[in-house]
Amino acid sequence: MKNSIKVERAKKNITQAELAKLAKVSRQTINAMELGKYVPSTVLALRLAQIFDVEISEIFTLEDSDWV
Amino acid sequence: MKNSIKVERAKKNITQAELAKLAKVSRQTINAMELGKYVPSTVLALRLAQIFDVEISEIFTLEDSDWV
DNA sequence: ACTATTTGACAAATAAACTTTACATTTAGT
DNA sequence: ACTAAATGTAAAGTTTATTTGTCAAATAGT
Repeated sequence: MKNSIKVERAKKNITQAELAKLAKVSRQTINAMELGKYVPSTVLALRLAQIFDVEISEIFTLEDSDWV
Repeated sequence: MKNSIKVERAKKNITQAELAKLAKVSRQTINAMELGKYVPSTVLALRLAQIFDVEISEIFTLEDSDWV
């Protein structure tokens, strides 16, 4: 699963720490997520979409490997 | 988090077992999800949206309690 | 160059998602 | 009423998300 959180964050011009606060998660969670180290829960994904005011599909996209 | 998987499934007229196969999870996972017993992972949520050909936000909606 | 801020990274712990197996209950068809 | 299919439920186990704490590396401002 790919995500464009870093890009959305850049658009809003906020730091990982600030986004973490808005999304109510730890900064490490945002960081690891941006680096593709793991996939956020659906609740967090929905929160982020709401924060960035975009559809989830605009931020998160499935890859072929996600269907194995 | 609420979801309308049961409704989407009804639209397609398929059983939990059939959806489970399409989404590549166990039938119990679909069942528990429909009953609100737990929230699917983002990967599974994206898979379901793709299967039903709708936006994730059409299936999954945040509730106030998801922001606590 | 110095300093502060931001980001990347790791480890240990907890919580939550998901699987498998198995059984009970409900629903629909005949 | 009988039967088969579909759905609900539960326990035990595995995997993955998330937290907290901590430190190193990179970036930006002065």
